Amino acid sequence: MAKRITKRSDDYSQWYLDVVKEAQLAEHSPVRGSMVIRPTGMALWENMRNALDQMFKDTGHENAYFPLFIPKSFLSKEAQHVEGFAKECAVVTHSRLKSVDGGVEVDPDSRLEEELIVRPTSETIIWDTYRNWIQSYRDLPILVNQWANVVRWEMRTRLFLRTMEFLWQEGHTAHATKEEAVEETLQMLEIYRTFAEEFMAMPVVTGVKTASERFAGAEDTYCIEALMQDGKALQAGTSHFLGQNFAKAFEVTFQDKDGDHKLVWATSWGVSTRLIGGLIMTHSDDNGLVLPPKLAPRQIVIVPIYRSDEEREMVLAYGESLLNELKEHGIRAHMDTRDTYKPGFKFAEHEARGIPLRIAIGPRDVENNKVEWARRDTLSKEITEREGLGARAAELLNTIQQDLYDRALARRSEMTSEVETYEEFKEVLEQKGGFIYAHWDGTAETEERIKNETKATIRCIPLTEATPGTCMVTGKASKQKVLFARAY
RNA sequence: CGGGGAGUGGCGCAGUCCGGUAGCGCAUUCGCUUUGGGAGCGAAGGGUCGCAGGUUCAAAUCCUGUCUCCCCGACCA
Repeated sequence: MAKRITKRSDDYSQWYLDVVKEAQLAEHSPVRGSMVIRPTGMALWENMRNALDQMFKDTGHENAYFPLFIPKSFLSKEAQHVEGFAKECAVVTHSRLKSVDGGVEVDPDSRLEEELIVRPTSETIIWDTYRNWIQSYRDLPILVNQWANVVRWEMRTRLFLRTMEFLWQEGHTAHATKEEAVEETLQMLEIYRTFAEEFMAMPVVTGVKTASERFAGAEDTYCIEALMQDGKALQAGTSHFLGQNFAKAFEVTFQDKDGDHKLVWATSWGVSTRLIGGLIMTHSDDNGLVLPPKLAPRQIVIVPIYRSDEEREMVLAYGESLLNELKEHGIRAHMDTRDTYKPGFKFAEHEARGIPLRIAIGPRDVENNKVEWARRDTLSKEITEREGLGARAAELLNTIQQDLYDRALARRSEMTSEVETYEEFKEVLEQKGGFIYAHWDGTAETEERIKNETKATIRCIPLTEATPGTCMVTGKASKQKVLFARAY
């Protein structure tokens, strides 16, 4: 049977869509730009969520839940913020339908006095709430996160990478001092970096956004930027130092030890289901999805092979014992006992779905007390003794996790360039793509010019040692090289 | 939101130009044979042709509107 997945070299966008579909992660819904996340995709998101949630809890954060609907007036309280989101808000204007010969229509009598906005992000309603929670320095800090869905009315959508409704977490913290808020912002950035690298096996560059790429309402936006296989960058997470902007807009003050009333300092930070898109485009190949073991809903699948009923019974019993041992080692293992598919079909299917390790067992293996392992990432096979199965499995999963990261890092290094002149910059961008470090004079004008002329944007100003130089475009002074790329 | 392409059983497509009452492959169901890399043969089921109007004796096909998807652009996590 023909491959169902378009080759990356033929059409990268189509390949991405094919992988999402064949791995059964998600599909389009009847509503424009909105997706159905299928059980496999949701299980993957849940694993990401659980890991992140634990990291948040370990750093003193608590979960809460704020409403989906935000009064329209709240959005207009912070000027920058409104401007950033005004163009992509879903608005609820009515509260009722009425039946009209066989169908329904909006009941004009049910018009809301004040329209409700479906949250594009929750800063406004949260800060309106925090005003009541905060009186004294003793009430600070407030370290709250919420797991929620948000809606942004996007013009152009792609599964996971940009959908009108998506799942995410948004952390919102309030602090007595600027230093503490900045520290929180950077701490969460570091958590995102750790998560991306250790769980997703996806190397990222941490940095701060330029003014034009900054979150609406933030003083500083920090980010993690990853590089996809096709040489385009993906913003994978953001952490914002909000200064006192929302405190001012929502009049959130506290009485400090010295008796003075002061405005609180704020942060917010988030990652979304977009991470799944990043995960796909970091590791997957022409056979389908490749998942890092730490996040894979199923880490190992056992495929039994048999002819007769006697063989079936024997092989399945052997498989059960393997399954039990794997589970005792805390491994998420599954045996594919479906009787109506041939092993070859199962191999291909589990590969498309990205299960990191496959164990195939047949009558020969049962007789010789062996197992055949197949790694999803390298597509390599080996046969070992059954003895020590659990330990071997754990070791292989660790190796795969590490190898995925190493390969992604090597690819990124290979796809990262450093240039001195604008000519060189344009050439590298056209020929090779990827991350490009170059000097920039720090002005929005130059940034805009580069973007218009090359479609490359400044992904971030990296948080590394700054070596001064001169701007590749204007020749003016530059504090340090910044990271450019074409981006998703 | 602008430009281009596309919507026909679950999936992929032909049929549309030139109107005549829907077909192919895969998948599904049943039977038999199979099973170490996407099984074979036989039989069966399944579609108001995205949706809504219009033209016509007759519409998948022509006209108008509308929704959704893909690609490119502007905007954005």
